Amino acid sequence: MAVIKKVTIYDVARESGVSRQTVSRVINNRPDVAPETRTRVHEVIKELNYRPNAIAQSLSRQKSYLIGVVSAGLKYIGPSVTLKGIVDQAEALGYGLLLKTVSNFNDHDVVPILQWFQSHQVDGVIWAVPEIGENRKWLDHKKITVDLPILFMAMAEHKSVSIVCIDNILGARLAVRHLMDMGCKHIGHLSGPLDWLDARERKQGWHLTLSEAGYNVSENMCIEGNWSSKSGKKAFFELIEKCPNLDGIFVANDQMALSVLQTASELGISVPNNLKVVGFDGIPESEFYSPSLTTVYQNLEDLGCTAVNALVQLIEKRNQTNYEHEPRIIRIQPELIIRQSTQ
Amino acid sequence: MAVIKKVTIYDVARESGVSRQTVSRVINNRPDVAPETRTRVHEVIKELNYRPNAIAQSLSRQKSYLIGVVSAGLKYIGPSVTLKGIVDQAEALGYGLLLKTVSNFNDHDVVPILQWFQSHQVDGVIWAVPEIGENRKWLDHKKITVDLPILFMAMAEHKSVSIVCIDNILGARLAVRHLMDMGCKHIGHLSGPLDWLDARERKQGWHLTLSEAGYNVSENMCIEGNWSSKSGKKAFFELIEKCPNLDGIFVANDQMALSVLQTASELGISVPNNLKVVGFDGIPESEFYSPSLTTVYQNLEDLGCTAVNALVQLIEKRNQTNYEHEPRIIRIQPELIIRQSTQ
DNA sequence: TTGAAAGCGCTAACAA
DNA sequence: TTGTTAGCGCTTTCAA
Repeated sequence: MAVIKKVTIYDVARESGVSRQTVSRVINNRPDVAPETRTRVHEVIKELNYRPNAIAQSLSRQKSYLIGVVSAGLKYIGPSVTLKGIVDQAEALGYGLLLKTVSNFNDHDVVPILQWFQSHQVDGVIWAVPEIGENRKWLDHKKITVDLPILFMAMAEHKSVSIVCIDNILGARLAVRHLMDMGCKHIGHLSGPLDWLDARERKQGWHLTLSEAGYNVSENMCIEGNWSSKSGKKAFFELIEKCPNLDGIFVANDQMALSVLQTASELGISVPNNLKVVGFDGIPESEFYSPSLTTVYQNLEDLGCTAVNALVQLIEKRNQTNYEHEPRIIRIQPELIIRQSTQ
Repeated sequence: MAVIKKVTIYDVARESGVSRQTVSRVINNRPDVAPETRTRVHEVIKELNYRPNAIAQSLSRQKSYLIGVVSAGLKYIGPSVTLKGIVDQAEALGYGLLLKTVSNFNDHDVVPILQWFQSHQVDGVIWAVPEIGENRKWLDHKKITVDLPILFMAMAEHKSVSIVCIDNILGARLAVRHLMDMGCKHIGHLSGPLDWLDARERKQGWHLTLSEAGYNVSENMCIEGNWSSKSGKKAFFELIEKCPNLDGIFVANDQMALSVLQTASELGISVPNNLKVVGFDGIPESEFYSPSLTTVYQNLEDLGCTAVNALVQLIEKRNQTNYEHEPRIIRIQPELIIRQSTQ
């Protein structure tokens, strides 16, 4: 790897006998440059192996083509896949990514992060942290002195905030309707931790769908897990004890659902004959378990991609004169994948 | 969210009746400022809610406190956990992260990525892409005109390159020795895809350990998977057919190992009685399967953390006068977690 | 201890 | 079509 002396726009200008401004025009593909000049400058650029300094450009333009992303729970697969969607689409649209994480889902020091982003001139921010407990409360603090387009993921409607999220209620409906279609009469729910918005929405979807169809629903038929395999096992034991006549169960994520399948097998409950199980997520393992798991697939990569698109729209709108903030909420539709655990 | 007019160092200087340089000294905690002056400036900073513009600082200092990270396979849990380790440690050391990904493990356009990082003035780069096939070949191209400290993860020794990686051979040794200790006589291996360095090293460790101990080893006792559950199932079928007397198997990752457990159960092979199984990775699910999976745990968060530390050392060394590049290779030691699948 | 001047590398506005 | 002049916001000499 050769050590290269830094080549600036000035060197290029000197070598090609034009002003820096002309070089600037060339690298920015402006129309007002004579073809021969352009060619010559391009040659010199190639010869000197010149690359514009993005930092200097950002400073000068007051625009960085950088997006700030705040992520949480990167050691879980969901947030990671979402991040992948974000990175790829940002790349596609010519934006780079500045990544921050919040370690704890609840207790973030929001302001320093936003200020850090702001001081780095990011053009916008994607807040890819699930809504848990009170972790959106800061939005109401009037003293947040940061002026940046922010796009939120996975949160409840909130005054003048743009959001991209999975339609959890629809997903739950698909799952529960399918169980009803397959003849289940007593459909329970193993929920995620209910301080999570996603968990609450999935539970709500389960409840709505059953009650609208005139089925019997009670709190008794629902039990709370914490997304993990371990909690799934424990919760399933309790649920089956509370409701011995359960013949269908909608589980709020696949990890717990796989755990249910396994526990059921240990208890001698035959799936799908005696119990039908639907998960949520669509993790790869769900396909190869036996029985394979019927699940509600959420396309998290698409979620991330959509978030970037929406944010870039916000950014571009802001650059226009007649800028007015009309918040948007985009819900990504999940889809049901039917496999052995319900057939 | 209030719209805030941009406050610059100049505003602070004016308000506090000093020069910009003095303000600069205060925000950089330089010693040569009179206490009263410092206090006054601090007050004004607070009052105006001033934050230094990181972009301008980077440009002026020729140093950004930013690290470039190239990641691959973010939709898998391993790379994501590693990334988490990187983010956290970078944050701890006061560095921000600029994230790029390569979609395909093999075919990266390396140069544009490095140039992009360089033009953004990153202080160093972590190349968090596993070594697969020929994807390190570009290191030998002398025409790479980028001059940046780079730290590589998961790659074979390479002239004058610093590396942080998992000690796969040690991990494999731990696994195989344990199987020998548990009385296995015919120990097979289900490898990862052998164009991956990690897969090759794990296989090598298996082979070495057995042959050194005077056990019978042949290519026949090894079969190649592609890390996925699906491939694990298929490979296991084939292996058990080739070697019906197998009583122990070291599987190169947990996904495939769990698949082996399940397939064994379907085939009526009792684990651990007739067959003992050891995986590699230490994914959470391995603990809750039944039987729970003995596995070689690799602390990927630690791996990422170590990579950042090593890179920052490289960066700081480079700033010293007597800078000489002495490449380091750091191997993180994995550890064996013994569970039911081998007892 | 402080400030003036120059510059980091680039772009915007204006003039030619 | 091109160049000149001012910045963008900050830091680094160097002088006072």
